[in-house]
Amino acid sequence: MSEQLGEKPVTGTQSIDRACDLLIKVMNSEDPQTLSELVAATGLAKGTTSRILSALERCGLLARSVVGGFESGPVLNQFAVRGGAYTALIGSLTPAMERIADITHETVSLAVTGHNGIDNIAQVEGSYLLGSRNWVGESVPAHCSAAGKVLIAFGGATVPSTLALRTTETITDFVILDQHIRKAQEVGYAVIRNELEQGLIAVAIPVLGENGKAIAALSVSGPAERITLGDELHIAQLMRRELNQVHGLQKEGAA
Amino acid sequence: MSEQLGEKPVTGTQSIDRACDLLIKVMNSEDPQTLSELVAATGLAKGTTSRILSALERCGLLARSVVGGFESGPVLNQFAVRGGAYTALIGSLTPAMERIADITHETVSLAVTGHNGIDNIAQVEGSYLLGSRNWVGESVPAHCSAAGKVLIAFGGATVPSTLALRTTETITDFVILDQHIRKAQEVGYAVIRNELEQGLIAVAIPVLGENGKAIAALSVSGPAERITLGDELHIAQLMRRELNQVHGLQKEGAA
DNA sequence: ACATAGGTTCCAGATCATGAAACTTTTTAC
DNA sequence: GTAAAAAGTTTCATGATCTGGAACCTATGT
Repeated sequence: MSEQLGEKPVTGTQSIDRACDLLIKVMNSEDPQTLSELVAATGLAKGTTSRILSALERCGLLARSVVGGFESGPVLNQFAVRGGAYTALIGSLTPAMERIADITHETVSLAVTGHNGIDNIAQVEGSYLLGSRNWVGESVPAHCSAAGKVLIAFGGATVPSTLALRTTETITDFVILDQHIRKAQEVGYAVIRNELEQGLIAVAIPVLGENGKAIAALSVSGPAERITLGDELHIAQLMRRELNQVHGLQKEGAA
Repeated sequence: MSEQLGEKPVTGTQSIDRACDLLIKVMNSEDPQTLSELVAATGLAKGTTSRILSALERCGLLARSVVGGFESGPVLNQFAVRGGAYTALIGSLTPAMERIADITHETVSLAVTGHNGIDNIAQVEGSYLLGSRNWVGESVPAHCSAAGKVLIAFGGATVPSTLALRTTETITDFVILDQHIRKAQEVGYAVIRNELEQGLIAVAIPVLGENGKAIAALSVSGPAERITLGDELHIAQLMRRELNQVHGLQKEGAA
């Protein structure tokens, strides 16, 4: 919860940490990453980087692109077509998300706690032309997203160690953030107004697992012109109502 | 092409190799894998295994399941929802696969060369009740699949070092396999009859990339009762015709 | 309360990864 | 077409890093 200064001197895995770092850098890059680029990005020695990347390639996690550079390998790509661990959750919530989008005409998103922020894992578009673009696969900071706030409030995420500024209205004070979290615990939903991006409003409710903690967050987002202060509660109630119709969440959600 | 005995004493990456091995074992398991199971499976020391798994968890590649044991972590799951490198290829070929399934009523599959065999990455079901089950995400040996033969024939895969037996009709002789490969190169398609599973027939054609080599294989499969010797050519021609209608394969396929 | 299994931490020791430089291959420039 | 530069791989002596056994936790069940 507060390891901002408690640097733990983890030891015994230097090479593995380096390999993971390289692997993740390649996985999260749109284009193939060349050895030189990765050397520059990590600061490792050229020989070391080459050796590690070759090992990752040898076991199929990475592959060399035909245009040069490293990209995700067959093992990762095959894992992706299988769908990963979120498929069950996404599948069970998609119908509810579609109904919510039908009623509100706004974009409905599903997010979980990721390794470095809140990960958007599914999205259903509303009918309005002006709406959120598709951000499935992207991450946002927990403190300036409705999903993040609600995940923190219901035990599904922890407060970030630093509250990065995104707009003039982003919460950068831990005390104020805590007030928002408590409010969310009280009313059962969280809101952001201009805190992630100017003009963007979002309302989120938690998706609770069998242990009572949030395993995901369901949210509706749209422009400030359409989602007024008075709409927040109604949207939250609508989401809660639709979510309650979803059966077997415990089992599938726990995965 | 023939490294069946040319064991290269790769060195300098022992811990990374072990970490990859553990990571892939967990990724390819349906259920969470406990430390003990992984210790038994790899033969590593308990402490070593624990340390490596903790490192993989720390960087988000693995996570601890709520029911105990390790499962794929947020970084991998987020990668999966983004779709991986095969999405462009699958997207561009799905319409053609659907037309082929409509016409033949048989199951149509798309496969690529994986790290350990031929990986099935997409499938469109035919209308027959008796047909191939969904094997997206699974791998088959190259020498006893139509997709594998055609990938070998067109430079997209290499001959396996050992020809594992699957049925009484599986090709286990490199010379005979070579004849099949040459035949495929000549006629432009490959066939299996009972070589992967008794009663299963499949016909495959290569999907060629911009360098002229196969980047994937398209196949139609069904029971021997329905797909006779005389059908093979027609199915191959149908697939080729539909595939030719797909534009921009070079660009998307090269990814 | 005890016992057992499953998991983590510790530590001395030597194996293993390291990085600088040499070497090879590919690309660019002229 | 040749030269030069850039990119990538391999080598090798060195010591920092990983190892594995044992001790130490901590749940779970009896």
